[in-house]
Amino acid sequence: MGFPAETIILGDSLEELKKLPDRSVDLVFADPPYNLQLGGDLLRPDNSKVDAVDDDWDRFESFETYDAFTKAWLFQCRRVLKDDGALWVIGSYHNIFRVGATLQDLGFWILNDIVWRKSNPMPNFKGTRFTNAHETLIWATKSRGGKRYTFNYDAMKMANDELQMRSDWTLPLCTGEERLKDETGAKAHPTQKPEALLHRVILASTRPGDVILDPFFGTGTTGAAAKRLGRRFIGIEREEAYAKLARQRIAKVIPATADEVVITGSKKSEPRIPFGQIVEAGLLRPGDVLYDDKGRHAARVRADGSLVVGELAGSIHKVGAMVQSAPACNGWTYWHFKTDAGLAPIDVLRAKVRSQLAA
Amino acid sequence: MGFPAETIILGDSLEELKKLPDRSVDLVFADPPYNLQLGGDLLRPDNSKVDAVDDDWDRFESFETYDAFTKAWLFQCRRVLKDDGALWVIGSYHNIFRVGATLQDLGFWILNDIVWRKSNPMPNFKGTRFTNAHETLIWATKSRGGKRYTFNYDAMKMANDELQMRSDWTLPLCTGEERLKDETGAKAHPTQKPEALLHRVILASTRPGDVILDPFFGTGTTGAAAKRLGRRFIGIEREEAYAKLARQRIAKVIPATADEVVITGSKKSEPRIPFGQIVEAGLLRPGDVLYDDKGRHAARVRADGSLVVGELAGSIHKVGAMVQSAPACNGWTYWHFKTDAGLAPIDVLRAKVRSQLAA
DNA sequence: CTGATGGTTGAATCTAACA
DNA sequence: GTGTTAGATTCAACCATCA
Repeated sequence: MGFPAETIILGDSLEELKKLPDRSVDLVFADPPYNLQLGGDLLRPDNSKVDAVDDDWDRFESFETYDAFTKAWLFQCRRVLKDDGALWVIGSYHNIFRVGATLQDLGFWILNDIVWRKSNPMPNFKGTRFTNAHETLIWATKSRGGKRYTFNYDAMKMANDELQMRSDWTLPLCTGEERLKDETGAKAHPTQKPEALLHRVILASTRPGDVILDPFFGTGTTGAAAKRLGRRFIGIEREEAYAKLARQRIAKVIPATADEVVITGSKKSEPRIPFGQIVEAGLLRPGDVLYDDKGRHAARVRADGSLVVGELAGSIHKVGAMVQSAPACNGWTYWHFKTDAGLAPIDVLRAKVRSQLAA
Repeated sequence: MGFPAETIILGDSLEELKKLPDRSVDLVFADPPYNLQLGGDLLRPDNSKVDAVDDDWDRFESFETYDAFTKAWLFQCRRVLKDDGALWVIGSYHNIFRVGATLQDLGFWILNDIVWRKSNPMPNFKGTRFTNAHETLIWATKSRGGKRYTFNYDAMKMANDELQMRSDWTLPLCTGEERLKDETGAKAHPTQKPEALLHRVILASTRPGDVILDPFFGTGTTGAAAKRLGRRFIGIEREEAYAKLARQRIAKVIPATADEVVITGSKKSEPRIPFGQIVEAGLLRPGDVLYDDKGRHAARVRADGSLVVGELAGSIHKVGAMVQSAPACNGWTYWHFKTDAGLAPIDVLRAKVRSQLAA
């Protein structure tokens, strides 16, 4: 809990991960080297050379070496994660299958795989394959059936025009102003991710003030998005040049204030109002009759907030389930009371009590 | 080369694969068990039960067992493939990482991973994850830099409105008339794939007359698509009931003549842009204020794309309607942001994101 | 015949707080 | 730990029925 808002560590990912305490971070976002095996130079149809990933940090001798590397950093991430924490990894077909299998072997529990559909991918110049137009992210918890992970379902739904957010996200590549350049004007980092991608990841799976760890920090996209959304971050980066660019970039980011990072909350987080309180407040009287939406069933309200239908008695939920012979029922939306304008769900009475409590 | 046009073998996949000669088939398409690990029953909000995959063939004791199974059948497929042949496997996040890693371990060379985006997936009923809206296919050759594999680049480009076919394919689930039913009218097979998916796979990566092997034949989607497109097929299926249905189904298929191979066009529609994506893209920031055209109402933007006016919160459309006490409102034209030249409707920001996505 | 309405369904690792 | 209970939760297609 004691981490400052911003931490950038210069050093080897694995070595620095080992120095972090157990169960100390809320989220890991990792964009590890892809283990690309590109033979020779790739030429466009006009014979210009494609600026592909050929940095030293992206070369591994074999799958065994890559697997050992993957297992080592994932193991440390799992140790460092809080029990209710989660991890994201992004990759392409070159490495994501190995990363995913290693995750599972280490006990991580996959929640979703997410497809980042690139709206403007690089074409396949030679016409030998399908345009490689997506990358894959894996979202996983520390273990199966562990403590509750953070998923801001309602915020995601709100961000998607009130439809559930799906596992395929269409976002443009990081280009233009956002793409960091070096002194010569060339792109500073070969695989800089768009901030919009991190925005969605962070908004979906963290809360304000959470600590986000990025063991392959690069030019700090995770840090920039975290700062913008009022989250803390720890970034580990081996290359001094990248770390420097990240520091400069993040310094320019204006952090959100506490009230700016408030998002649509879930109903589950609202204070619980027992049905008896509706009766206590006089919004319904003992003896009043409730109906389902079509008026097929009628139930009588008792002074203690229980309902009676013939021989059946119990909570609004239990009686609702029993009259339908259903395994469960949300009594708040199932039962209705008579108004001048017709039947209205008793949930509006709950909302009335809640707003009185808030005032 | 001597295979007949249609072969359906009743038996265990691995045992029957072992009986096939070396280097005898042009393409393998495999839809192996996904090794889903489901808990108890899943109920929809209307209390109806989801018909889950609970068949014996999808139960494995552990990842080790599943990996051994995967390695065994993939090894045989590789032996049976011609040197210029290729293999496709379909799976979900439950198994695809293990399949992909095993492929690579056996020496297969991945050409693409393909995302099947489902236009009508099952929602996530409990609001606990992102809607699982896709499955993944892997396309691989026998080995790196081997003999030239078949890729009908121009046919794919033609099928995609003269644009290179991308690695993400949007196709509906197999439902309606196409979905095979048993005597009781229930679905005959829990995981029948759409023929359109196989159509594209076969059209992309085989030539007329090629031999296509499907070691998990099920109700014969691969056979039906192969026959329709003038390719030969070998299907291996353990369940007599499935094999029988496959035979009946394929008997009804009318093979296309060489010059009438149907190419499925792809419908392109303007992408829907949720308001949340405007915030993700950084065109508006959390805390920014929007106004109606006369500046009578002001609303604050939140990070998830919801708006806040006083106690009211919700989507741009809902909040717009509420402040006007109107039944509905188009938030895109109602809300404006401040620019140097005065107020501008947020619809111009949507246009900007659209053009980024189209670029 | 047409359009509106209601019911069904799909490879799903699908609750959380409290006693 | 475990058991109980409150109460939250769905999208696009296809099909049958009926006005």
